Amino acid sequence: MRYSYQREVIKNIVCSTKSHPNAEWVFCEAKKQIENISLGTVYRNLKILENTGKIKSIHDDNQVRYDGNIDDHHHLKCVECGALIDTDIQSNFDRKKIIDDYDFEPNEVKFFILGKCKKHTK
Amino acid sequence: MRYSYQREVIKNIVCSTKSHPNAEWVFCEAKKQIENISLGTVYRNLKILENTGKIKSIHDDNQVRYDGNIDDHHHLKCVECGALIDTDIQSNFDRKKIIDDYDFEPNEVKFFILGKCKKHTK
DNA sequence: ATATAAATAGTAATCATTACTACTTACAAA
DNA sequence: TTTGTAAGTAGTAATGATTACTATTTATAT
Ligand SMILES: [Mn+2]
Ligand SMILES: [Mn+2]
Ligand SMILES: [Zn+2]
Ligand SMILES: [Zn+2]
Repeated sequence: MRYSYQREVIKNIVCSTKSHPNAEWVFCEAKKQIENISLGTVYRNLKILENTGKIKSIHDDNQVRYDGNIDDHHHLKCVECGALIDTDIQSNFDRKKIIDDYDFEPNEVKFFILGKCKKHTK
Repeated sequence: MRYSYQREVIKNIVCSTKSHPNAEWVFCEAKKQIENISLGTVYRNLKILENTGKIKSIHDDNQVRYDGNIDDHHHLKCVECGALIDTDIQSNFDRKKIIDDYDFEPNEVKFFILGKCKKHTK
């Protein structure tokens, strides 16, 4: 993989925020540093960074958001403002029950908890 | 809400399969019964059926799939063939911990278990 | 029967994302 | 150091899922 300044900038943007941004937001931030960067470059590099394990992607409704926190973790999602909040909450499911009851080989659990973040408590 | 034959057909299609189909599949099925039904009609009625609690929607990657099973339940998702399988597996998370640790008011959990369904076991 | 607002078919538009293409650049070898 | 070359980029076109628009049809209340 050849060095690319654009990719470095994109990686730093994603890894220095906890906001789980989408491609458009990353693009806007990147433009502050590289005036003529292309949106296609942002999408391509986000995918490369994901495939090389530098960042993660989160499918949120019909958009993809990116996460610089590559530790195994799940999220709280605020239904009011869309915020995604990192948690260390663990998922514990009965692996044997899944295999026995559903003849299904489980590998990974994805979950998020919907609710309201502190911004919306009066 | 006025009666609509199109809506009845769409509802019956979604409610008589466990495949969690997307709009396109529902459209193709509906055309077998109503030759000139419009894709827009399918999308509009799927939304109406969802809003009136007759069906549920599931955001799967960047597509919406529909579910005639409106009981509270979660899914196993096969990473090989994309199948979604209903389960009665419960999600138990520590509500108090979420409120205390994250100042977040949890309301609902969405989770699915990724893995391989029986079709892919040799 | 008639009026009328809701629903439809058919089509255009939107939004997120991906594909294409001519140009640029990192970097390896001469 | 130049130079060759394939990887990467900018800019733009295309795609796929979904939504919006509009003229026409239809359910249903009077
Ligand atoms: Mn995160
Ligand atoms: Mn289901
Ligand atoms: Zn919030
Ligand atoms: Zn499968």
